[in-house]
Order: sequence, then structure tokens, then C-alpha cells
Amino acid sequence: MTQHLTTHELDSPPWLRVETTLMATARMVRQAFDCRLAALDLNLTQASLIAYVAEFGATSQTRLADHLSIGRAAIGAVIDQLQRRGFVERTPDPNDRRVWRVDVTDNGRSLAADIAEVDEVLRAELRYGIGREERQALAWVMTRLQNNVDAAIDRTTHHSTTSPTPDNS
Amino acid sequence: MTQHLTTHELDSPPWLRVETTLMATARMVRQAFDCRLAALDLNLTQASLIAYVAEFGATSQTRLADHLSIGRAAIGAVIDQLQRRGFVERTPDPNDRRVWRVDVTDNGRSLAADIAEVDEVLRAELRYGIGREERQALAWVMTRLQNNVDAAIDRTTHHSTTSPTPDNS
DNA sequence: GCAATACTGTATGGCGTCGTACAGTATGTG
DNA sequence: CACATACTGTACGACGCCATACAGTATTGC
Repeated sequence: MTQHLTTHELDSPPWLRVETTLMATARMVRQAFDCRLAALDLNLTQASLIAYVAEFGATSQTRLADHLSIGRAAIGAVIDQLQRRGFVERTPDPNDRRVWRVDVTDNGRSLAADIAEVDEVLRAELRYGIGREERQALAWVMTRLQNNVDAAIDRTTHHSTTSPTPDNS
Repeated sequence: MTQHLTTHELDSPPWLRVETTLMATARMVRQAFDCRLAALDLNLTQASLIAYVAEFGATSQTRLADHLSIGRAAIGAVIDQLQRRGFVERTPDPNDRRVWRVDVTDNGRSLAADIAEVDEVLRAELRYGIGREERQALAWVMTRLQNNVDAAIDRTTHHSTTSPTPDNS
């Protein structure tokens, strides 16, 4: 079984390598989380939101959107669902009548405990055979990579739409 | 420099660490590719398809779907678009009347060259400051991680939908 | 005080992908 | 041969997310 370890030998077009593996792995990890969280009838985004609010208390929607790395419009829909199911509630911010303070209900807090357990269990499984140093090295390289990506995107948006063949400085 | 390691301290809910970074990095990488490929009016999926076919020749849709890690239904739509724009063409497989052999046109082959260049340039930028060994280590860890994910997903789907609180074996 | 600007959350339309169901075709089995 | 099974590509509906545009509210400058 699972001789389809893919993504390397024959799967990857030679013109993509580590980057492809990275994205494939990320997709699989996300899928694993979604898969486990399905038992709670949640996806990763919803679970992350609940866990975040349970941990840090009432939060505005834009801050939640930033922390979960999705748009303000999308976060609204997520909150709607969770609110309908009674896991979070919106209370008006006394200092700013534009913002909703999103917080967990008692049900939500209880659910957050389940989420934390699912997360802990799964992360333990994913760590199997991977040492702490390796994980830290991984994190370091990815951080470096993120910086490079940032720079690359900046460079792109500045060049704007000039010519399909940019000068290689 | 880099005493501010990571985007970690406040960005990530503590219950997710390397996994979060992994997924965030992957998203950024994908965004960078999409961003650069926008100059060719393509997204990463379309570009990957063209590059793959240009490299390996006419391919059936299911095989393309497998290699690009998307569903058979989705690949059909992608091919439709590229066909409409004249970059790929479908020819019936003489041996099996169910399958289409998807191949690049001359325009598509020319476009593939542009894609390859975009890819090469961007990947060089992303490699900045990251040694070959580090990249290999990264790939190794991620492969290991993929195996663990596979196992974890298997384990989940076997438990199926029993009870929200699975026994921790 | 009042206008200009910036920000928050929402509504809307669009995109990419998934899952399922389906018709057409191939392959195996009696 | 007929029949069951497996496979290919497609049609359809659904989901999650984005980008944009918008109304309501805060903040700044005059």
C-alpha cells in the first residue's frame, strides 16, 4: 500500500521541485486536519477561529481575518455559520460602533477543548520520525523562504505589467 | 540579522506551529507563482498543465489530473480554457475511444518556453540564501511528513464516523 | 462645527475546486 | 456470446475564498 509516494520520482515535472513538494505537503496536511475535524463537523478555518478566540478572547473580525490569513468578507461568513450553530457570539464594541467583538459561547469553549485535543493528537502523529531539530530547521528554511517570496512578490507588483520577459538583473 | 525569527510570536495560535508555517508558506509560494504567471495570463494550474504536456507529450486527462493533484472534473475545465485559447488540443486516442490525448499546439509550445523561464527566474529568487543541503533536508522532512499524513488519513477513514471522541490508542 | 479621509463589516459576483452521478467504452468472466 | 465490472470524460450542484463596491462609523484637519 501507499507505494504512491508520488510528488518526486515521476510526479514532479522537473521544472518544479521543492516548491511543488511544499505545496503538495501543505495540501495534504490541511486535508488531514479537515479530515480529523470532520468528526466535530468543522473545517480547519472554523476550528482555527474558535481556537483563537477561545485562547485570546473577544476579537474584531478584521483582526481574525488577518490572523487566519483570509479576507474580511470570508471571515464574516465563517462567523455567521459558527454563530448560527451557537459556538460564537457577536457583541457590539462599546468603544467603536463599527466593530463586532467576536467571542466564544460556553458551547464554543467546550468545543475548543475538543479541537485542541484533535490538534494535539494529529500533530503528534505527524511528528512521528521527525526530530525536533529537523522541525526547527524546517521552520527556519520556510521563514527564509517566506521572506524571499515577499521580496519576489514586491518585485512583481512593482514591475507591474511591463513585458513578459523581465530583465534579469 | 533575523533575530525576529519567524512570524511566529504573535501570528500563530500556539496550538499550531510548524504545520501552520508550512501551510502559510505554501500559500505564499503559490501566490508568487500566480503573480508572476499573471503576466502570461495564466494561473499555476494552467501553467503546470502546459509545461507538463510540453515536456512529456500527449497525455490522457486522468493522468494529467493525477499529476496535477486535482480532480478529473476540474482538469476538464482547465483543458477547455486552454483549448479555447489555442494552447492545447484534444485528439482522440486510437486505442481507446474513451480517452482524449491532450497535447500542446505550436502556440502552446511557445508559451511553455515562457513559462519555463518565469519558473526558473522565480525559483532562483526563492532559493536566495538557502543552501542546497537545506533544500534537500527540507524535501526529506516533507516526504517523511507526507507519509505520516497518509497514515493519519488512513487511520481516520478507517475509524470512519463512529463517535466524536475517538479512543486514543 | 464641518468636510475629507480612513476604517469596519456586509453584499454581490466570480473563480477554482470537489463530490457525485451519469453515459460511453473497455475488459474480464460465465 | 452475454453479462458484470472497471474505467474515462462530462454535467451538475456545492463549497470556500477572493475582489470589488458599498453603507455606516471614526478620525483627522481646517
